[in-house]
Amino acid sequence: MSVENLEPSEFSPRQNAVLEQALRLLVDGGEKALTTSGVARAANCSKESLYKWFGDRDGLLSAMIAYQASKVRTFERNGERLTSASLHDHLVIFSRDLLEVLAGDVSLALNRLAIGQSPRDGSKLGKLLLERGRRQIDRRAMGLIDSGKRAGLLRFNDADEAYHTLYGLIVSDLHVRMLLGDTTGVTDTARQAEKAVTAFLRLYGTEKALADMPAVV
Amino acid sequence: MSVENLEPSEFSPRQNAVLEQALRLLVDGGEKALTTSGVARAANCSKESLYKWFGDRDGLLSAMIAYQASKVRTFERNGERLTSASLHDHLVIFSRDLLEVLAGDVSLALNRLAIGQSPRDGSKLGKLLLERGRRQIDRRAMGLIDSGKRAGLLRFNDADEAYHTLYGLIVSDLHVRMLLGDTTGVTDTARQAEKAVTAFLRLYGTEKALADMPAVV
DNA sequence: CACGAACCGTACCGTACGGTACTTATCGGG
DNA sequence: CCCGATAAGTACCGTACGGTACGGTTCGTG
Repeated sequence: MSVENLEPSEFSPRQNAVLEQALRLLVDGGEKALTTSGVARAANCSKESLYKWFGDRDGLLSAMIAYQASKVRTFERNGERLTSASLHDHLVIFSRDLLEVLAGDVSLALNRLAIGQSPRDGSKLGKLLLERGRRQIDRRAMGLIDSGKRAGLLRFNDADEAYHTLYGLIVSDLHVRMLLGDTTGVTDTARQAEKAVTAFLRLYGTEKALADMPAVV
Repeated sequence: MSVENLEPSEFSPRQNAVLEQALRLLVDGGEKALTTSGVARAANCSKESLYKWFGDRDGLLSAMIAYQASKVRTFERNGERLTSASLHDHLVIFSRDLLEVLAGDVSLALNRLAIGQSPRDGSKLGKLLLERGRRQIDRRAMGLIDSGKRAGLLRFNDADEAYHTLYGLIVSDLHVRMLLGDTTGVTDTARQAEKAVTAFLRLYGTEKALADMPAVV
């Protein structure tokens, strides 16, 4: 949550407050509700300051993404030796965290914004969102499955491919459905996380990891 | 919007031509390029006709989705008895078709449109897109894996869950990445389809289906 | 206290869009 | 040949947005 990154408070506290209000407007009104006048009004600042701080509207959008990414920090894995059970648990926790993040109001709103903007800005916001928002969670997962391999619990050649498989098992089409506004399917994330991890371990787990797994249904 | 009937040429040829031009504008210009004046100009029709035919802008967008969905038809599976090899092949073909559809210009543009619209229209377009665009391909896949089960090649309790697993294995985060404008990852769809099917069969295939499968890497 | 920088609030400008009204032209049927 | 319907083309209106300019106010500093 604090300042762990290279940008020591990329924006001033006042600017952060403005960005917070802008995110709030975006979340409960969509992109169309995110007007420069609206942001200025909601944040009690002048449009002139908005343009001085962020350049133009696109700069404001980029700043919102950067700001939100700076808030979502995922703790680094410690170097403990993984057991079959602890790997399973860490994977389940990761899965639930991932689903929780993707289903979050602000995440969905920003993804919608970037997707809607991508045709006309050359995917600038989209790239920013992928790099700033996903790198953290990607690294966490990669570290986890690498540890699993070193502990002899997982077996794969391409870690990236294994991770993408895990990601697909967890998320399936849920993310796109949520982006489209469909709310069915967010029923039981805990169960879905468990299912995904079970399948992942059946695909990439060694005998050692599968020792205490439940039998195939 | 008139009767929502079962699509025997829902629109007149003239209207289809207009919708075609509208899709074209949307594909290579994004939503912002899709103005009523622009559509009228591109299709050599008057704005008045546009509003008479489609009601308002939202009606035009809905009509575009309906029109595009009516174009994408997927042949029904025939009732042939599945063998291990033919199930595998059908699954691979399905996977490639799915990836091809999702990566299509028009599909991406319409998904972006519906996602951008979803916050302010109550996901009307999103629901339309999911129902009209996905039902066909969902039914095809469900029929396939049901046949696989009846042939003793697949084993599962919940067909829907099995299908979602297959979907996740095939698509992973590729769809969202493409929607965000990321072009990395569309490198080798054939290989990705093969990998997904292999994993799916290892998860849900019976011994009979796995007989001629390659060994675990 | 005085000065200047930062900033708020607001008024303003140009533009572009959604939607409507009106005029003209094409065309099939009596 | 005329008539009504359909639709093209255009002009128009209200609105709302992005961006800019300006007067008034706060506040830190010498």
